[in-house]
Amino acid sequence: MSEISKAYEPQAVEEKWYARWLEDRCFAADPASPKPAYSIVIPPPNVTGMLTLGHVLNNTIQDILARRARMLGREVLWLPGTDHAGIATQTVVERKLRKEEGKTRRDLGREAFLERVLEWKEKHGGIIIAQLKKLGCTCDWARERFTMDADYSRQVQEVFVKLYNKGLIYRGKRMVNWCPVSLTALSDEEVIMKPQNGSLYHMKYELVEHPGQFLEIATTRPETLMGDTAVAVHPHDERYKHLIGSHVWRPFPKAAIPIIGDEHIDPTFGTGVLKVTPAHDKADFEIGQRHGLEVIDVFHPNATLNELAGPEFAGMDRFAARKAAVEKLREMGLMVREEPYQNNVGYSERADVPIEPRLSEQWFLKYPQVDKSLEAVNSGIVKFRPERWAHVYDHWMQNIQDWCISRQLWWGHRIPVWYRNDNPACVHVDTTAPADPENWTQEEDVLDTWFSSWLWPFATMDAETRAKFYPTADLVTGPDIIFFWVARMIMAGYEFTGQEPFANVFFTGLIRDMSGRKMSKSLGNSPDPLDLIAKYGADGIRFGLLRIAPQGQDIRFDEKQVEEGRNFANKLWNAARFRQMHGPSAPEVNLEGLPLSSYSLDILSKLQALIVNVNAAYDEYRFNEVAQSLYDFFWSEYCDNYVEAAKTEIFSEDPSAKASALAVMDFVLSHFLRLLQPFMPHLAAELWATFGFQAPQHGREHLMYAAWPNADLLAGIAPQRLASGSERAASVYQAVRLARNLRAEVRIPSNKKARFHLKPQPEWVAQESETFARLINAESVGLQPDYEPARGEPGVLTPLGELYLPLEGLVDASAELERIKKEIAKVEAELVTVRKKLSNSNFVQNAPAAVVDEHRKREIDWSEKLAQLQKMEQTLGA
RNA sequence: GCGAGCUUAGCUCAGUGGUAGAGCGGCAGAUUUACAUUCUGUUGGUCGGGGGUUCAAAUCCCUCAGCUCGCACCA
Repeated sequence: MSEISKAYEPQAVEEKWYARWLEDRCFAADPASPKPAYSIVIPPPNVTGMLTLGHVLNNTIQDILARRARMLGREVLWLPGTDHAGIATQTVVERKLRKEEGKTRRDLGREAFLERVLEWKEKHGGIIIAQLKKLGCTCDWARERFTMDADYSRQVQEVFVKLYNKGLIYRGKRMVNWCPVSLTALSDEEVIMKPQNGSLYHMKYELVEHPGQFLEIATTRPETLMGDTAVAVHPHDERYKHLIGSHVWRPFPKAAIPIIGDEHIDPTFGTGVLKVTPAHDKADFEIGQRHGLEVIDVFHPNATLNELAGPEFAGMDRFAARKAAVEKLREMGLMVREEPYQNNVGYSERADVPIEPRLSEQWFLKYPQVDKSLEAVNSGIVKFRPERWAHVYDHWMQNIQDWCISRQLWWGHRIPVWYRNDNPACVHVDTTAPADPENWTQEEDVLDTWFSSWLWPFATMDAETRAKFYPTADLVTGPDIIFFWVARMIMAGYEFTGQEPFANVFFTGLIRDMSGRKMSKSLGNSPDPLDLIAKYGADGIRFGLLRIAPQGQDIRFDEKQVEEGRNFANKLWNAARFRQMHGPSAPEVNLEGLPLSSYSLDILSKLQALIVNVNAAYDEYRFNEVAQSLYDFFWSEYCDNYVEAAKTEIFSEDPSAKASALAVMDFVLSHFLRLLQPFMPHLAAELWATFGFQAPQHGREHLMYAAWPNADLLAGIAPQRLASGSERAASVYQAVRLARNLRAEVRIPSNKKARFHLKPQPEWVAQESETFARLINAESVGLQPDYEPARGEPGVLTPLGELYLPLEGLVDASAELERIKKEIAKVEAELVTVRKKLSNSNFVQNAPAAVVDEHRKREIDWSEKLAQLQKMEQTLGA
């Protein structure tokens, strides 16, 4: 190892280890294992998708959970796979077809088109899976599933048939959200409301019964007026109620349409008169139903106008028609005015165009198990983290609407329904076609992709796997798919397995760019994670991202953070190099009977505290806290403090002292690498192997199967021994900080040896003075209990005693005095604060005894310090 | 309109009742034999405003403001 580069080079190491893990089948889950099960199903990414930073965050968390569970002795299943992403994938292939061959899918026909989609899938389908492997994910790849697998498809159809037979699935002509680009219905969840700057047009319709009199109407959509079949007013509206029952002229195509009264109308909005277009607005449709109005659809499916709109509009796009209709109204003298107006318009999530409310024949699902699913989250059977997302879930579940599950696409699960040719009302609903297929026609529509993904936690498992691993333990996903996926999975779990699909749902934050914008392809503000992996290593990006990913808060991504992850990896690498340079490591260390320095006792205590902290953080899914604890411990405690202090022993003439320090390093490193493994698996494995540490505790040789460190690992060392070691070490480290500061104040460069004098305070100072001297780069530290500093000699009060830095020649006594005075002022301020508290009888009476005692101790400490500082001040010649 | 979250150092963020923290940046110094992807020192905050509860508030409550995000929606 010492011949290897001074800097850690992750690429080769990461590839090597991933290949070895695969070769040794480290990720395989065994349903026959006697070990307790731990399982996660991956949120299936789109089969043709590419890895985003969101995926990196999400899957790293899953990997961390899976890796830790293995070390805790669980039989782990992390089940991977992809979904077929109906609209997204079909759209991509259609676009390609149009661009390269000038054809539509209908030119090819259903079967030939689906072959093209499959070709596309074969070509691009493996990419994201390969990318997850680069990240180090320990999915059981042999179990990779796809929502269009034959077996999975069969289960989707079975579920459809079951729900149909229960009467929960029905077909009906309803108003749905229609995407005029994808030419399919969408569920309510796939529609995004966006504010639009448009106009509110005031126009007037002539009263049929009172020629020459007009009714003024405000609308944002004049292009639909050709489909108006009524105008409506509030039944109690004094301005208009006398007109109810009479008629107005629809200007074009000219027709008399009734004036009706309906409670839905808000008299305070616009003119208080609503044009009613039942074919093109959800609310209007309902009004139409209540009043038995005619429904006139003036649009083609692609949102161009049809013949019913009149010959001059037929074939015109809806937005061109808006202008044309306004122009025509103007010509007819019916346009009163146009005012700027902002309203919300529903957009198709995928195609990003305004959806059209459209009346069409669709399949709907009345959600099953709603009450039970609500209760599961409310009672904590399924625990949401952070808990606040339970409110969002609750609200949606309480206001749940039937789910439009049919899509007018070809790429997806075709609905298992056949209509009899001679009588379409007669249907055959089954997972198999009718025995006389020539007499039947299968439903053209396919199912919403989410209608397959909601079965994911169990439809991906065979019976044996299910018996061992279902329900799963944790689900890790984004809060943006609570409705799309999480809620539906809970309902499906209860409906089809009788069990909740998972015990915990951990919602990650969204990753944003530095200006707080969501990362998206169109904005181009999303860095390619593969580039980052190439630059910083998978371990670097994993650690860097997790360290700044607080529980459920959005994350502002900065490449700097990944750089820090890489730097941390390098720090570990070099700490390991340092250890390797001083001899081979022991595969296992026994601390008992070992002479241990104060610093060793201290770092061991800190290691123990680290394990406790890390476990507590894991219990609450606080991954950033785990990462931060690991970082602080290793960089500050181990490298900055311990390794530097231990150099006294490492370079000493006493072989037993050296052996002790090296053994402690081995002990700390072997435990630390285990704690680190879930976050930085490749580097941890590499170093583990380099050191030759043993790991067979759970039956496999790899670090990832080593036992998770036990928090009582120091049981063999007396607690008071640990405590006194830590106390000494803390005093020395504190004194070192003060001494270095003193050096800097008097401008002695950090590489220049300096001579110090110390009036030792604790009786043990002599035993630590060598290390102290090393840490402050002292030529010598003279221990002189009755040292009398020269007038104006710079000094500082440390936990080890008064420390002086005699300087030959020029010393600015007044500057030195100034420094001490500043210090005194600080201490006095602290004393004022603490004394104020202690003199408050309410505080002394009401505060817990421990807090009061602590303040009393604080007062004594500050007082002593003040006394000494004042003495130093006097010496300086105040 | 309803709901949620956020507001702490120049920047990104930890910190949920008991002495305000980290990283980065800035500034100063150092190639001290593991590491310049480094080390040492240092600068920097009346914890968004106001009010309240409490012996004690960044932390709990109320209120206001700003910024995000859901849900609903008047044409």
